[in-house]
Amino acid sequence: MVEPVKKPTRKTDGFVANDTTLRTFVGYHMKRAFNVVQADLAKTLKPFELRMLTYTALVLIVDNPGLSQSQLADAMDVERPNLVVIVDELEQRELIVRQRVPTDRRAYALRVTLKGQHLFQQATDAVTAHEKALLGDIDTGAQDTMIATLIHIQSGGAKG
Amino acid sequence: MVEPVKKPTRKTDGFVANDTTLRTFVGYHMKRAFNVVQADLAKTLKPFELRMLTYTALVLIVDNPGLSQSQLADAMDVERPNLVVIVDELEQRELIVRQRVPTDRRAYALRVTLKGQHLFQQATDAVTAHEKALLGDIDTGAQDTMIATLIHIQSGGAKG
DNA sequence: TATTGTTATACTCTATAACTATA
DNA sequence: TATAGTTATAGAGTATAACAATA
Repeated sequence: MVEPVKKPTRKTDGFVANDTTLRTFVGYHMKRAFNVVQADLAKTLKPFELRMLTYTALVLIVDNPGLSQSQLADAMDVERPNLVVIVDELEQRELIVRQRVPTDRRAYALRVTLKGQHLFQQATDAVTAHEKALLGDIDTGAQDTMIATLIHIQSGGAKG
Repeated sequence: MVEPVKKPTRKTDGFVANDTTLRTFVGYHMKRAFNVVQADLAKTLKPFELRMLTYTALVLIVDNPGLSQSQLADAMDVERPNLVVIVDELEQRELIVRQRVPTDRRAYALRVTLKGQHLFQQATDAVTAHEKALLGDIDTGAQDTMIATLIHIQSGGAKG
């Protein structure tokens, strides 16, 4: 059975903030919801010794074999210098390999190993189950609308 | 006129990641969307010398005059030690005051000053306008559904 | 010249333990 | 004994500049 993350025990009384202004403050709700999802995700990935960043990188390499570190950084919205340590970690654990590209010897082509493929499958099964449990009692249509809207925001923020 | 954040210039080719696995990975979409909103927010708040954390604290103190630091930390989902520096900053800028509570001399009651009230109003006008611009071309019903779902996730993650 | 990957570095946000003063 | 606020500290995540190798 999958069990959702439980909120840490707060010793404060049952204070509920007045949300007059917060009501329309989208960033606030996004941050709080992301905190919950991120905490659940961290707990789910811990047995596999993966963090959100390393898991996301692994997913992208599995689904896009041969992509470069620049492309991966772009897809992950992470600066290239910060991606180096992530790729280092996955490589040291022999989950992926860096292959020199013959046609452009500056770049690396990233690919999963068999070991990486197996870990990816196990971790993805766990993540899928946990997210399902986390969103379980939310209307499917609302879930789809939320995801579509989140994706829309990403492109919307770009076209400035 | 309000102008949305523009994506930093990426020199990578038009690589678009295959989203086979990512499609159902809610945390991924939440993080990317939050990145966009957070970047827009940071830019919006910069003229007021506020960050998301200090702005959120200011909002909560305005809407909940007299609340304690513990209650504020709870409402903001921030550990109490981390809140101290946030309250320090607002107090040093004379946007809020710490008032000793006569009935419980351990606690502080937090209240905005007139200066804080003015800055809150200006910042909130700017944030509201920017978020409106950011979500402008998204269907109003979808926006409401997303926010409701984000709020639902917060309580859903707690009931474990 | 420009780009890939890299190093170094700094800054923000977050998390925990332990202290003080009050209750 | 427990709580409010605090200090110190360590860990993530993020952002920028500058470098070597290659294009």
